Amino acid sequence: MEKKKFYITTPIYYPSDKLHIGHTYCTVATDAMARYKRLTGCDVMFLTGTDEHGQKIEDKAREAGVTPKQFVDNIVEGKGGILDLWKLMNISNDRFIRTTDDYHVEAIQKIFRKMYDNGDIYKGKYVGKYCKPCESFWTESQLKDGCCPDCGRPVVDAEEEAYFFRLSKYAGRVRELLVDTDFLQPRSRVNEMVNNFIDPGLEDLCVSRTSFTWGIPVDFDPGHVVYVWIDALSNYITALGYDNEKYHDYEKYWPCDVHFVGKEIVRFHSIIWPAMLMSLGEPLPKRVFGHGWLLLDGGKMSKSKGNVVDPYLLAERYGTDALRFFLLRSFPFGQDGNFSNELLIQCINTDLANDLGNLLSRTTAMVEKYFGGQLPAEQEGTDQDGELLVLATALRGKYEEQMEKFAFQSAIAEVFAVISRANKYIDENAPWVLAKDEAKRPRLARVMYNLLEVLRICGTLLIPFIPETSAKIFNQIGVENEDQTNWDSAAQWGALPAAAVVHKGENIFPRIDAEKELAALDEIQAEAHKAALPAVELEPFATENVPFDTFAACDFRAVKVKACEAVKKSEKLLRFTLDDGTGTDRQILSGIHKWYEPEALVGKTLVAIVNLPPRKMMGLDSCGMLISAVHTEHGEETLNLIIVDDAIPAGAKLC
RNA sequence: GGCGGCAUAGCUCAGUUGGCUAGAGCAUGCGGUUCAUACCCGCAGUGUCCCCGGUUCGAAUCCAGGUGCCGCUACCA
Repeated sequence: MEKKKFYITTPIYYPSDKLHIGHTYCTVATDAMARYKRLTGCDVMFLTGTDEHGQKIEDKAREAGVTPKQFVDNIVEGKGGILDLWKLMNISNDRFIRTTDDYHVEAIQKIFRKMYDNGDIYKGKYVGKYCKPCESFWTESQLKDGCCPDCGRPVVDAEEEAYFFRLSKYAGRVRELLVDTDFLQPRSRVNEMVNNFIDPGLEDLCVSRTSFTWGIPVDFDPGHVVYVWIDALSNYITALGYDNEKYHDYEKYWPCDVHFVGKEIVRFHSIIWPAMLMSLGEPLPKRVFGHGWLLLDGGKMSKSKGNVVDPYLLAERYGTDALRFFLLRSFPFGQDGNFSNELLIQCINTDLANDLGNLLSRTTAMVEKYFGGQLPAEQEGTDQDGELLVLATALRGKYEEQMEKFAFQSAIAEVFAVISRANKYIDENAPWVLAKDEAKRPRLARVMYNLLEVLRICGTLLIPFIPETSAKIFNQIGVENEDQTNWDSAAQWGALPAAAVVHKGENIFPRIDAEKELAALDEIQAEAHKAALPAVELEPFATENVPFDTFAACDFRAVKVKACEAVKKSEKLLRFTLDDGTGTDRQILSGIHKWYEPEALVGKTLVAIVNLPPRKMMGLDSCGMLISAVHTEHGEETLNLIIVDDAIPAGAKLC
């Protein structure tokens, strides 16, 4: 019989920096799913990779004084890079795609042309928003807090010639896909997508750029490069050989069984990606699962906060399996989880050391001590064994039910319920009492055998999570071949030969001295934090000169704050009433509440540019802009208003 | 502001279609055990189920309103 196919992917990660625990979480989850499917006998294709083009990488490379390709090569393949991290985490991906791979580049050009030829990509122009430092165009909806989503700086109106994808054409079909099917999970993400993006009206999507060159060229229009959407999302099919000759299993594995993605990119995978495939006339993936984030102190992990957790450090300190296990055991996959070092250590100590590790340790120790490592054939079971047997043989079914829902946490909990029951079984049967009576040796042997069987079954079902540890367990309890640790055997009692050779090995998970370790971790992380963040970061300097006239046309004036108040229902805006020397009050809105309380500014003399066109914000007119000095300090954005000597009269011109 | 989510033991969270005398794990206290990694087993708790109304024989669960947190989105020209 032909094996059932299973194709699963992680997102392709952006190698502009080292990856953190959040990327690791997603990849480990995908790996566990892939290993689980292999265990059940599926023919699995597990894909991960990197998304290597774009402005940001071009910039980073320039700063580092290397070519973009050299830059990404280092992060992907270099020491301590992404490939190293996946090796360390024991990731079993079958393929690794880089969007700079030749075959991918060729395929993207074909895909782009196909969509152009069928009319879904057209050349247009838009009045968009332009971020000067980044030299990037954005649509209104791409802006983050009204600023450039890449660098967070203000943007200005501008025009660019570009190619567009007719996303709007597919809005109806995508809406049906989300609302009427289980395509997007968890279900709670559906409303968010429909209400926020589809129902307000989907704009066509800009899919090319002329403002940078580090991308895949549009082969029929020099100067344009393919922008992220088509380039990155298509990786899921080009890696199977779609429109290229490198691989030949698109027919075999597509459509994908599930894309695991972080909730921040659910939008691209649940709206843009299906629309692209509709345009290409290809089948849609069966499911997109948006997993939660690992939070730190209740907030988002981010480089700018400097609270990024380093998976290398944790894996090296506690072991790959311990970290893998912790990530999937502690957090429900669809929701956010609160990461903490305390939780990590507690999880390792209670589940892995005390429950599982100790069960293996005491069992193997007793088989050695009482039977020299090999149980006799003569064994005596009793009714007392029934409950344990039933529980252990029923485990696979419960576990499977949870795994099929991607409920890793629950699947693991099922396994540990059995491990717990086995520890209790030891107490109930008190082997150390049986051992004192020669007549009870057959009974003692049976008790020990039952424990070995529980370890074999649990070890088997834990393979997806802690593969190295499972192998160690099998080794210690005398498993001889894979027939004793495959999917079928996980629901069979008695697969382990009675005469298996057992030996007590090293403790699989040493207990951790929590207090000592927490102190050590705090110290290491505090230092890493300091080292990672430059004390002061400056905005890049402008590379082009502006004509003197442009400068001279800007009317900067000293202004005095007559009144200042927070704008109601706005987190950021302050409303200034200013004396600009004309005798008429001037109103300016400024998004600086984060740095200043309004009362503190009344009476101050500030600097403003006064001949900008008025702009409405929160329904109020802002006539000009207050000038501030901005920089980044230890990763934190810092802003200081330019406050000048009060001796300067209102309206004094700056030149 | 728009949309969505969440609020349950000291902590992290389960609680399906209303039937609960509200649960689990961790932490705490007490007892047992000695095979084992100071481990394991047992027992013991404690709750305005965020607040206020309503529907109902019956509400943690359903409805209306409120409060607080979070996310996305808009507003920081």
